[in-house]
Amino acid sequence: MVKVGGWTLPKSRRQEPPYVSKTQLVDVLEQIAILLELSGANGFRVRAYQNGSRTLASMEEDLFTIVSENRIVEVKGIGKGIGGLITEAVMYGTWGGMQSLYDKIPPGLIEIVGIPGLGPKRARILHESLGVDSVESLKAACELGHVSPLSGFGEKSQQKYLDGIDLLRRYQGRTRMDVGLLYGRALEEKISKIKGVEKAQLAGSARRRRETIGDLDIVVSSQLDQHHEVIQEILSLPGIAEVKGYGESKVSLILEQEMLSNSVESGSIDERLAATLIERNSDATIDAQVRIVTPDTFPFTLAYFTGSKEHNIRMRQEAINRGLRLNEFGLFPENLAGESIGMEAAKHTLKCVDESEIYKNLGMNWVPPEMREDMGEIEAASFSKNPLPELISPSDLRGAFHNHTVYSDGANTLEEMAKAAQLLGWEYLGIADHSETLNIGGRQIGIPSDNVLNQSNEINRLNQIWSDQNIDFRLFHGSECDILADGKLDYPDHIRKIFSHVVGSVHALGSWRNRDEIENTEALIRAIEDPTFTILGHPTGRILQVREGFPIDMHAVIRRMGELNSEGILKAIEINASPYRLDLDWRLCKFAKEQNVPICINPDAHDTNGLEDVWYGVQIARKGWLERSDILNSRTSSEIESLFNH
DNA sequence: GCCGTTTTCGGCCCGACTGTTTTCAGTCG
Repeated sequence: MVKVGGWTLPKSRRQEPPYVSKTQLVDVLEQIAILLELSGANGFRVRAYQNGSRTLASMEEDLFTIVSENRIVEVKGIGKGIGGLITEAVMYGTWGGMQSLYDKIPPGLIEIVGIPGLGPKRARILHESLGVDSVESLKAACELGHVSPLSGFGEKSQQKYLDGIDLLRRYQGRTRMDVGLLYGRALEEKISKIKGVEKAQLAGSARRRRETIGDLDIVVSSQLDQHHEVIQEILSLPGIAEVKGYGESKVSLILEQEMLSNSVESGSIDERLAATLIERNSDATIDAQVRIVTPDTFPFTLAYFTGSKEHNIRMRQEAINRGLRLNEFGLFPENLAGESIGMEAAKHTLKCVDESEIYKNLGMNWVPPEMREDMGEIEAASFSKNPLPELISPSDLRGAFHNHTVYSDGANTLEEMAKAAQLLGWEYLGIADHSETLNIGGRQIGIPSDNVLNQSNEINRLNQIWSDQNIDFRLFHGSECDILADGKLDYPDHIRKIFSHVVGSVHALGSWRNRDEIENTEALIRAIEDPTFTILGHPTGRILQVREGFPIDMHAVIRRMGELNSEGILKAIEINASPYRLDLDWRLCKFAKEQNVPICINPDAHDTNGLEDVWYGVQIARKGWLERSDILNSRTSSEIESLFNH
């Protein structure tokens, strides 16, 4: 992840190669792209670094191995230039001429580019002609009226930057999936009710279920003669903080909290979330782009604005390969498209009543939106290749294994949690309260060794009652057991053996974040190899938009887990479904599946409502190509029992 | 900077909107 502010090139503390990890290189390449852009470099060169970063991030093989064997330039998207940079960094820990690029660009310029309507080119002009090097100096320059006389700028730009600086303080950039979807659904619903609107559908990163959402995209279908009125109605909706602009086919808005009032189904998970947000009275905002098109054009526009950008580029390429041209208005035979553009050209499009017909015309099956990230879905969707996966759905889950009760830091009792799970239609619920070492602020949170048997007895008693009443439900008694800094598990062996399953999690992040990737990876693998270890909980410890996880080579961890599974020893990995975590990252799910590591979608619920968070985990699993058979908690109660006892 | 079954140069996805111009560049998605 790229942070705004003073960037520095990583300096290794290691005495031998690899001096730099893959994760570090992913960040550096992304930073170089931004710095190059600000220094006025060729846009395609910038793209090359962005692609390089992306390629590296999704590369599964061990980077050091590839570099040592001089195979890095064989990776598609990495050539002589970037390959050389990577090799030098990994083998020698040095960065060639890159330091001068880092020195050249003031950190404040990076922040300025976050202001709406101010891109790298204008930032560079402001820097060179006025010495602007921070948000503060830009503000001063605008207030003194120094910006508007510049060629290419004007009064309006100057005022827009001042407004933008104000907005920057309220707008945090991206929004968590749960909050973004809440706003998105509210806007979608309000627009749907406008007279003349045939359909309004959320597109963009929200429809693709990214863990965080940049801005909302909504595609609206309406007859051409209604467009003007529909746009006027949209502009007058409640909950709009600002209209950034609008034309004949598009409205650009900034939404605020009022958008959420009277728009969520009562008793739903959304209602509780909306209540929390309103209670906090957060003045955070979210951007929304609304496009209004005719019903014939709708599928093309929906597909286009669902993205991702990378997926779209591949789709266009597929179209070109077939002598076609694809854009948000249609799919055109090259000879018919001619010179006309936009709505005019739309007359010549091949008719497609929905997205699946667009894919069909390109020789592909319809790709679920979650998978549209150019992570292999184009190949999988092509008729000749392996079929697309049948993605997991929330109703496939029969329970979950990582949940808390009043025994540790949960708000509800065993019985209350069980009842809530039964209401969700689940067959079982795995309890995994914290282990004894965990304390927060000096207060012990975890269950002391001498209380573990009490919990065990209570669970046995409840299970007996349900069994006597012929109720098909049971609790599994697990533990969320701390993985200590040295890779040992909390509790003595004989205590850990009481549990049906052990969710091993790192909580004391301090020492893990101060160590390098290699030491952390070794420690984590040591923990996983413990015979009582069953499920790796929130694998990196990240909290979205708050803190990054500790450095770890997750590919190496998953590979080791795969080896153990092939020896018949169950080692599963969790998708922590809390919208604050969504960890395991979706980018690693497919790899885990390929290595035969079962995935467990766990809500990490601390109260009865928290169980519903599995919905977010399922979205991430779908994004990671997972099917029902890949998910541990889609198995039946008896299957689980025999897996745990094995 | 990367890429190549029209390979070592000349492409690289494409259109709307804005504010600045007087025909277009920059920004955004």
